[in-house]
Amino acid sequence: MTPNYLPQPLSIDPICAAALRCFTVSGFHGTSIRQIAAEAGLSVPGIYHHFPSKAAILVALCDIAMDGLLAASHESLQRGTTTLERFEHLVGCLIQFHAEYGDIAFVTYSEIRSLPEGAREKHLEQRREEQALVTEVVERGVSEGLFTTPHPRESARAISTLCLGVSQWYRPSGPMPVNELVRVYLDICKDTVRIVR
Amino acid sequence: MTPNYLPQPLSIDPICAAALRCFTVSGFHGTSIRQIAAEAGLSVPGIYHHFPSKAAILVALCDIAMDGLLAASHESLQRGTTTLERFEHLVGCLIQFHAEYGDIAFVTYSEIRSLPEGAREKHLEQRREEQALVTEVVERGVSEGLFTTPHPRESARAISTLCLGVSQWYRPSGPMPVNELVRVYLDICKDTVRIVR
Amino acid sequence: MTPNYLPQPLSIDPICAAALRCFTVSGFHGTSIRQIAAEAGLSVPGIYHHFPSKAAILVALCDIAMDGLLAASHESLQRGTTTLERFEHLVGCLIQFHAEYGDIAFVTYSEIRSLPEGAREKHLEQRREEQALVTEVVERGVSEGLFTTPHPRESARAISTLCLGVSQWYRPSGPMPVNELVRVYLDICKDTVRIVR
Amino acid sequence: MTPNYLPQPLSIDPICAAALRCFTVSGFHGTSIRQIAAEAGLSVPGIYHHFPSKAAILVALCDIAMDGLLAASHESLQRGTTTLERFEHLVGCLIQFHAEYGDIAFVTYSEIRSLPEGAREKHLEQRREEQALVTEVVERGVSEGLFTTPHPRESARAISTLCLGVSQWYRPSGPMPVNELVRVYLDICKDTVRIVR
DNA sequence: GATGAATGAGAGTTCATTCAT
DNA sequence: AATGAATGAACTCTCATTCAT
Repeated sequence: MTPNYLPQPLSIDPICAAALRCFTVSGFHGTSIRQIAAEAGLSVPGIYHHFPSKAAILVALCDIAMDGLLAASHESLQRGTTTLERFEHLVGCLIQFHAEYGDIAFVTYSEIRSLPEGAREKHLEQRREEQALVTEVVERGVSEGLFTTPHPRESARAISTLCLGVSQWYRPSGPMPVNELVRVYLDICKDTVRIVR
Repeated sequence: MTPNYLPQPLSIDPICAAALRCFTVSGFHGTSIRQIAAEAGLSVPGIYHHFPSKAAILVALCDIAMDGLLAASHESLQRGTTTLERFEHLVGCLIQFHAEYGDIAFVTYSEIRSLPEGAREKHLEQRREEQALVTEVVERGVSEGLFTTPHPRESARAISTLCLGVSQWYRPSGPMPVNELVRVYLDICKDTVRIVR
Repeated sequence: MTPNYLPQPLSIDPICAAALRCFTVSGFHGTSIRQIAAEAGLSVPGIYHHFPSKAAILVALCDIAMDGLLAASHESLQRGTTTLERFEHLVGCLIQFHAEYGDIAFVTYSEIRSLPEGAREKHLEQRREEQALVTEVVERGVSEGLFTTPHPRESARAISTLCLGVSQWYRPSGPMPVNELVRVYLDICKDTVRIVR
Repeated sequence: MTPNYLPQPLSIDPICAAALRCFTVSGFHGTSIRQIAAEAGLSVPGIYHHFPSKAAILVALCDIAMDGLLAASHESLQRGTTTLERFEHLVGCLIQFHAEYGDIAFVTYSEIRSLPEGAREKHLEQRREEQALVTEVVERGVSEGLFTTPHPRESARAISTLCLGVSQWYRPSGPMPVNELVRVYLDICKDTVRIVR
């Protein structure tokens, strides 16, 4: 049985939640403030009372997603003592996050270029930090002889790519429960590092 | 040495090429017809002389990409006689395509929801066809005992995800030549199906 | 030494004072209630607690200015017994007022068309009353042979124009003290009526 | 008989003319692009086809006014040989300009603060140039003993103020023809410099 | 084949104002 | 007396698109 890597759910305020639904369907540039307001059950100035601009809502969403993912990732690494355990916890966390928060993870990823200047850099830095966690544990596993992949950095990137991909096709309400998805995808991720079984 | 799976390059007319550059930077909804016209060195009505609408340019781009990918994929499968060869050629082709045509592949994928009704369905059908080629060869490999993955469909999807991912980070002008990328990523893809070595 | 024609200063409450500073910089239509509130150190509803509308603040400012000017003008006329004295006191008062209260005088004059219907008429009537005081003393001076201008009405208007103009360039903090300004401009105003020296 | 100092009328394109009518009534900030468009018989984007912004229309108006006034002023000075003639021609020109183009002269003056940064400085520089013409001829008259005012700079400013004032009350369609206005106001302006008669 | 001029619709944003607290 | 939250209306400006030339 896989642990729950997301004990406390992401806290998304109603306006961000409404915007998230809109962005998921039409993208940031394809969504108007009026649509967000309607989805949130507010008037247009009602939105502006809480956020100074449309871009600020996107920034808030990206912050929620990356802060949540980074926090959960760091916590998940604490759960293990051996490198193998730490690898499994980190990747399991990544999978669960993208399975349960596929919409915000997807929007966050696909709208990086829509972020305003400063926020974009910060966001990219957070992504590099997340990627570094994966790369680090993979490389440690290789140096410890646990993993035999000749391409540790590429495998680490492949793992991130695969987990991110989950957010684009997986639906928790579908036939495969999250638990099983984590098991299956953890299997595949272990394959990419050629774990010694 | 890996073969060249894309003997004839994609033919992209100047307007589509200009639009592609714009869409890559700002997305479909974030790009205006005026920007495309400027990028193409034409006037706005000059664009409309060749395309009936902005969406039609996107449709053309998606057609170019998917027609090219499907044609190359089918051809690549012809190159092999054994299932293993066919698998390697197909995946190699996928990798090369997303490496060399990363921009159009990325735009095409990320703007599916911006496609007009009818074109979207056709496009999704083409993507299903492409995915079916991968799934088919993986499942055949499993039934022949070449691959030992317990999750053939998930592995097949993972392969598609990984190849698509190439379009988002790989640059042919970077340190890794296409040939090497194909080798490395083919390795990783083979790992996900647990090829019997 | 010229007398002080404004023994009691205009009483401008803090909100009007804040609005005045804003209107001076950006004009009535170019100033928002939020700017006035910020300038006054209040919240927006805090403004509405004291004034029913943005226009009402402008009306209050115009009233302060015209009531003050008319009162000072009438008082100044009382100071003289001969027509020449009365002329000098009235014009001196006009000059001093526009020198010391240039900002409110300028805003009041330049925003006449921004006044709501009823208030505008009242304000224009007050301006006519002020102009009548000047015209009257000039015409009396002509009929008494003190002034020899062949255009008494035009001279009277020119005097008003010149005094109003003071509010647009004169700064009490500049090199010329109010006293000297009054002397110089009184000289010029006397020239326009061709006083018999 | 006074000469015509404005042989060629100001050339104001239809959009600027429409904007001028609107600004005259409601001011720059009190006028919307929609009102200008309606007044010009165009749609809103029709305006933007010719001007990049509302402010740009104001800039164009200010340029038309100041370029026209400066050109006419320089030409008028050429008409005279003696300082007295040059003084009379310059002031006559100023009066005629503000009488015939009162609306654009008034708007231009009253909306200086609505001009965008760069244009405002240029405009103020043009105003300084115009004022310098007046100051110069007055001071020359004083040094030649033609004028006896003890305050040449203040008189020069008073002349500008009086001429500007013309734009705010004079209507060519009213009882006083332009010719007569020029005669009367030239008289008054000569008074302010204490011309030796 | 190309363009200057034009437009209805809609974008993001701000306005003056209100009201429950 | 004061405010956080809200809104209808209007703002400037840009959109994709059309058409006479």
